[in-house]
Amino acid sequence: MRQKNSDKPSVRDRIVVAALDQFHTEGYNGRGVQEIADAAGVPKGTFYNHFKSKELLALDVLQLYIEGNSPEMLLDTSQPPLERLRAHFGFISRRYAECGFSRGCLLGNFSAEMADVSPALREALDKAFGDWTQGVASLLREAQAAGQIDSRHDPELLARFLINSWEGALLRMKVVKARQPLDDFYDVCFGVLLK
Amino acid sequence: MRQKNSDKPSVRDRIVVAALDQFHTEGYNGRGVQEIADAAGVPKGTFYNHFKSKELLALDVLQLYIEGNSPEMLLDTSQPPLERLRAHFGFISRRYAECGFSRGCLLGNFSAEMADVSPALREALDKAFGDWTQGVASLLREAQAAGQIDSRHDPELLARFLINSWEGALLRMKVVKARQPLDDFYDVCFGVLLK
Amino acid sequence: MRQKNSDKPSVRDRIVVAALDQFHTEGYNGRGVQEIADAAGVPKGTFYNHFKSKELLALDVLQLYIEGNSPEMLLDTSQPPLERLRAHFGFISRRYAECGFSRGCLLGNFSAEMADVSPALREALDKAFGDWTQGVASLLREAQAAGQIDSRHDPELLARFLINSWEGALLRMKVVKARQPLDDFYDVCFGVLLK
Amino acid sequence: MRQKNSDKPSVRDRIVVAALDQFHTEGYNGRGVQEIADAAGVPKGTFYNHFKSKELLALDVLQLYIEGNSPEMLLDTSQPPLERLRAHFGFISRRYAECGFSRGCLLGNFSAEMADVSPALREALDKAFGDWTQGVASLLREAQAAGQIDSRHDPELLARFLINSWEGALLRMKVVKARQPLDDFYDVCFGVLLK
DNA sequence: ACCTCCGGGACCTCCCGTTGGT
DNA sequence: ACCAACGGGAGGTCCCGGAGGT
Repeated sequence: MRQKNSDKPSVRDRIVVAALDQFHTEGYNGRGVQEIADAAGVPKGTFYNHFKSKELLALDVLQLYIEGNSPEMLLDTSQPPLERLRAHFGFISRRYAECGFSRGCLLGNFSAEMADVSPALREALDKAFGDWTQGVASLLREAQAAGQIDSRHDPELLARFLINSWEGALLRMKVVKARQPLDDFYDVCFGVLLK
Repeated sequence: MRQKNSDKPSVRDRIVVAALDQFHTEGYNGRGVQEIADAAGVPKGTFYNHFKSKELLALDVLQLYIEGNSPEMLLDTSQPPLERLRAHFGFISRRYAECGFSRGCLLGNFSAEMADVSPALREALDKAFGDWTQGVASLLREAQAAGQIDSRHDPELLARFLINSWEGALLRMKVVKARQPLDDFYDVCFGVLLK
Repeated sequence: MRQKNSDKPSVRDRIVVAALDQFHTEGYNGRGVQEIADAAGVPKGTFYNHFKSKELLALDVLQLYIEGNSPEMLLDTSQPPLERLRAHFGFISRRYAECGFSRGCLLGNFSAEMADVSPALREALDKAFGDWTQGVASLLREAQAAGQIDSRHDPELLARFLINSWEGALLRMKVVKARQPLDDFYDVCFGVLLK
Repeated sequence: MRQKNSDKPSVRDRIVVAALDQFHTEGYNGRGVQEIADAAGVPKGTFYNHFKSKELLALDVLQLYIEGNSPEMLLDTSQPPLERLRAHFGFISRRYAECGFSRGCLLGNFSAEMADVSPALREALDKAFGDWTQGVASLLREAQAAGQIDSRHDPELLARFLINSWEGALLRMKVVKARQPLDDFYDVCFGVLLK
């Protein structure tokens, strides 16, 4: 029922896609329901047939964003762990590069803008960060087991640190004049942090 | 000249102080001029006698926030560098602890919420991050000269990484249920990153 | 499609009608959106569902005003030209008489109040004056061809002069204590100007 | 007491001069007391030491404007009447030409914008128009006595028509794209209207 | 399911005029 | 006389969500 034949993009999906773009570019408060509906090519009235509120839409947008980052890539054991890690951050890094790193990470943006305003979103963000951290942590555990990185440190703590740094780096990108790729991030991460 | 005897808090200052609190708690868009004026105990009409716009107020708020973090502490050479670093982050960390780490860093929050909406604020944030980074970098340089930390890495790159991580950590705090002090931040920073 | 059965006055039309009245009486700046909405019997929020801005409303108001003056009457060749001219100015004159000539001509009022503030309106006014002038000029050409008036003068120049005088007369009416019908206008126009 | 030694431009005068410029350019509602005070280089508080209200200022501005048009020129009997008339309109025409005819006549502008909002101003405008008309009318009477123009028409009526046309012409100037000097005005006035 | 229209409330901005201290 | 600060009120704009008809 959600998608008749999986061929028509389903009004609802079109809205979520449009909203992801809008929210990512200008923030949750930066765009109104009307503009999102316009961008999706549907009248605003229709919007509320599909979403009880703008806030609930944001939850769906968040999921779509996460899927777009292919988090499953972290768990694909067909590659050695550290290469997977590099591939993962390389993949999402390339997505940010497309827009000149001007949009930050939606997780970070929503955290800053909405966490203390929407409990529902806060919780979703917590879970998203948690899942991501777990993914990286289990990967690091693998790498430790394989002796590729120092085993003294708690992999979960390392993972958290890694992700926090990543979020901080993207946040800073939004502000910096001369944006540059995130190569130094890898340098520090892999050269220093992961032994 | 601004403050007759430094005793009267000068309406203008009261507004900035109130706004810092409001913006830090609920974000720039989370609070209206009316609420800020109420919190400062002045009528809204008065607000615009002191600030041409809400955006311009945000610039002043940003400065006040930065001053509150005593950035000069980083350059106080009466202490050995690494202790100063610890003291610095300890100091601001304690400030966040007061509110249960629920408010994040205003620099990060503003970056996420306003960078692509207010060029003026974006620039001010860029400068703020830049100054902070320079402060930390010069401190790290000292430490390298003193042989306290590994000399292989560019101190500025390290400083940037440190600050990004810090910002990321604070951002995440806004989202996490069970908040805990930032001890692990030091553990990683001092245990791993800085040799 | 705009009006289902031409029976329902369509909120939008009601707003324009109300605004015409308000603008004509007190000027564009003399009445706020709130007052216009009240006069139309709609909540202010509704206003902005129909008009993107007050300025855009003014454009519609201008059109409605022009239509109300039946400019097509000038081109109705079933009457001899000079009688048509008299009929035209007589018709609009009677409209002004209804309010004691206290409101001036909306074209003139808007020109004075808005021309250097709203380019869009300025252009619409230019076109309106141009159309009107063309109408009168072609009528005068007819009259010249029929030998009813002196052929030495450029009909377009005469038309412009006529209309300018008319506007000036109406403007002055707004100021004069003892208002009198515009008979002297005809006297001069027909007695002196048009041979 | 008003002017110490007639050398210092007296704050009050500076305000009126500044306000004339502002009102003429953007209309009465187009500029606030604050802006006028700024333009005059005085703090706003001072403004209200000299004028009880913005409306009262407008009255002074109106007088200054009228004086600037040297209306006494009309009565200077050292020149023959029709040349005086031409000189008079030529003089004020040149003043408008300085700003590309973009500002209209302040009398007309105020009439349109303020007549039905400020009784005081309406009355002042009425008197101003009346004086001006009388000036022109007595000049025309002279010309009639000298046999220079047709004696059949009431000179006051002619004067009124002349001035109305002039006001209308200036009003239209504010709206027209391609502004041209007012030569056609003289052509019609002197060639047609005044025999 | 769609969609036009509605509605109330809030937001930022501004403005005119006053007051109290110098 | 000057002037900084005040203050209430309104201005235009916008936004989220719902109601009613198709």
